[in-house]
Amino acid sequence: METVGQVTERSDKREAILAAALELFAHKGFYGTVMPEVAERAGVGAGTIYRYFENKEALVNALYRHWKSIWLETLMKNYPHEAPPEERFKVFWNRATRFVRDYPLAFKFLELHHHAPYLDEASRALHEKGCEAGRVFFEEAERLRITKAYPPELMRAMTWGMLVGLVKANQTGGLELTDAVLQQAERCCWDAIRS
Amino acid sequence: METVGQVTERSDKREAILAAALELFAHKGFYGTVMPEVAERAGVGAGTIYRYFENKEALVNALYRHWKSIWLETLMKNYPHEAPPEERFKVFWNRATRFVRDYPLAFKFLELHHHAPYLDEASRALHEKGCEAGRVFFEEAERLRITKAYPPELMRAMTWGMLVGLVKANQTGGLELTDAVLQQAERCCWDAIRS
Amino acid sequence: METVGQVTERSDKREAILAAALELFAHKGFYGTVMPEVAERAGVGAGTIYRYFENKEALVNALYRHWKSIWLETLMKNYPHEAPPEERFKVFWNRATRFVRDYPLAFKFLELHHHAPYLDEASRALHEKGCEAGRVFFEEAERLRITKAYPPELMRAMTWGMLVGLVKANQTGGLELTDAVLQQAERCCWDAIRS
Amino acid sequence: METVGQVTERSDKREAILAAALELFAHKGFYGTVMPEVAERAGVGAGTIYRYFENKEALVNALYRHWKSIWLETLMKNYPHEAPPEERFKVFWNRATRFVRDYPLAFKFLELHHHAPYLDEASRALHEKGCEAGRVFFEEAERLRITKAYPPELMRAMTWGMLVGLVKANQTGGLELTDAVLQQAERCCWDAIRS
DNA sequence: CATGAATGAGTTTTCATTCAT
DNA sequence: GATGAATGAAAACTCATTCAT
Repeated sequence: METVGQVTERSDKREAILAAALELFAHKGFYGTVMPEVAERAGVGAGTIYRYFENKEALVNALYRHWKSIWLETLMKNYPHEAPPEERFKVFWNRATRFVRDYPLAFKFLELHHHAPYLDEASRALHEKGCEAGRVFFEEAERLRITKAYPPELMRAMTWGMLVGLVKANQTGGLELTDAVLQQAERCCWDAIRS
Repeated sequence: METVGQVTERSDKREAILAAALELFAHKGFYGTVMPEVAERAGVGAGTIYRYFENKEALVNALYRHWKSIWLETLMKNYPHEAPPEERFKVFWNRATRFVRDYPLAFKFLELHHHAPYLDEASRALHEKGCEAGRVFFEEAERLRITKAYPPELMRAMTWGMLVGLVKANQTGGLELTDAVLQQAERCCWDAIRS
Repeated sequence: METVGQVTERSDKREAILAAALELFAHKGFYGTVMPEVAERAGVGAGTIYRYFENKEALVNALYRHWKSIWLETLMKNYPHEAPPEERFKVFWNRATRFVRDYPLAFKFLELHHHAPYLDEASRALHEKGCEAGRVFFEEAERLRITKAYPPELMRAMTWGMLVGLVKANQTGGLELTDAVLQQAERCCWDAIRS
Repeated sequence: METVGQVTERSDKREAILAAALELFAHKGFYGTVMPEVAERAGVGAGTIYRYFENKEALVNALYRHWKSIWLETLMKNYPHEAPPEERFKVFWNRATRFVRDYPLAFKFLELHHHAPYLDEASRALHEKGCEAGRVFFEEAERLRITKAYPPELMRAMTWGMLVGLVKANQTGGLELTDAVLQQAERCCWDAIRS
């Protein structure tokens, strides 16, 4: 029981640090965030962070991978590979907006750090994997004449851009992400890409 | 001619600092950029920056206002206020993409720094002015049943998001912004918003 | 004992910084003293000073208040308010010269920094409190015809001046502050002010 | 005439620099004063100072010697070496207070810098010369049983201290140096030293 | 294991001095 | 000679990281 307790506590601290880091990195960026503040917000000593993460870069990479994995899993779990593109887009949009609404900070954090110089290869690979999935989708949808016959990367970029635009408008306080708004946004997005 | 030479050289130095700062702030962000690097890239001494800008914050604000003004002017000069929304959208899109293609770094810089805590009131006001113009456009276009009857802020957010998505795809190397691509993007964007 | 040890050591560091700052500020003034030198003389890292004092100004103010408080306490503790002025002057003179002999550097530091632009309100108030006490003494002594019927501020200024003159002569090496000399000085001072 | 004009102008600039430096050094000290401010207040270019003074140290030394010479001349010109000490003291006191009243800033500057590390040998020698004259006076006055049989350096220190105390009280705004006050001060001072 | 005081390398910023005009 | 823009060495201060407790 002691061991369990310790393990739990150990995990708790790691989670607390990741949670604190998420908030600070999302709001102030990597260089704008100072480690003692992460520690304070996590309720641990400054030195404790270094028991769980080798240094600041390792922390941001762990955080990135943590949320990027959740993001990819959210989008991909039980993905209806065989369904028609239109339906698959709906699934994608619903899952993406659900994530965005549940974890707005995590989405902001990911979006802010995608091409940061302090991300390592593994983190970058994870990102590229997601992009690639998007392009594959648009290649197939185009072949089926469902979406416009434009470069897949263009389609992916614009779809992604709309999602990001939505989140930013939400975060600057100008747009509440109600179900109605999310459906309207989906309609816009689909209109943008459908043939 | 000597006088002209002096004046030019003086301007050149300020301009060189702004150009260097643009590149570094766009790539590494505000906190990730160190002043001696700005100086070195500008080809001036470290102290020289402080003859032209009171401190790092003043520099980033001057840079923001500089490019935001050019951006707003690019979009608004001789704007055909009386033309039908569809045509005005074309004008907006063409001007925006021209700016994006001519000054991709400036666009990235602006996009990266909206809402940053080190921007002062004047800089923020300039940004809000642009957003407001967007919303006004969509309000009117909606009244004329040209665009979807959705919240103007949603429409603005998604339009803006597509532009940003385009730029990011371009900068990560996956998408060249040829005339054809830009026209395709315009088509997507218009389809997204039209009723 | 361990706890005591820690507390002591913590206090020791702050104390060491104050001691180093006293010596340097007294000898070289505020602007002539550089923080790394304070750190080195205190035997701590440069950054450590900033754990105890917010900045250089906070350090000089803390130091000023520290010694000014000791000075005021030295003069005022168990002050014989009811004794005749002549005796009270003796008490004042003895206490002042004792302080001057025990802490010559502190006296020099205080004298050098009265009215400095970097002293804050609290520090200045402490100084004014001492001056006021001096004037009150001379007002009363004058009413009793013990001292000259001259402006109290003049009397205070000259008494204070003699003390300062004594310390300066001592510090430039020309005058040792033996008991005999201090008594002679007291005699001079009393002759100067008595009616 | 051109040459004369130039020479005059040259002198004017040097004077202007010395005047500006006096005010700034007296108020803010050596390290607290920055050269461009001296130049601005003198109404000359920053580089111009270096045509007249090799560097900041040379400037402060020139200024010190300038005023110390005037001070010594003021006290010593037509000095009544043969008059009785009491009268000589009167002369000294009157001349000193006249200087103090005419050039309070210069007196403050001299007093502030007497033992500064950036003063060179020549400047220090000038100071020592004045001190020596004071001691000689008290030695003789003591031999004649006019003043107290105390160490001359003590007498000098206290006399000097009273003068400085007077000036400081005046500069902090608490004491106006009217003729009456100066005479009262003289009386105090003489009472302090006379046997 | 956990801590947080301590560190010093690295940052922003200042300023005495130079030198092209 | 006079200037003041330019400089870079040195200042104040910050912060990622360590290590004694």
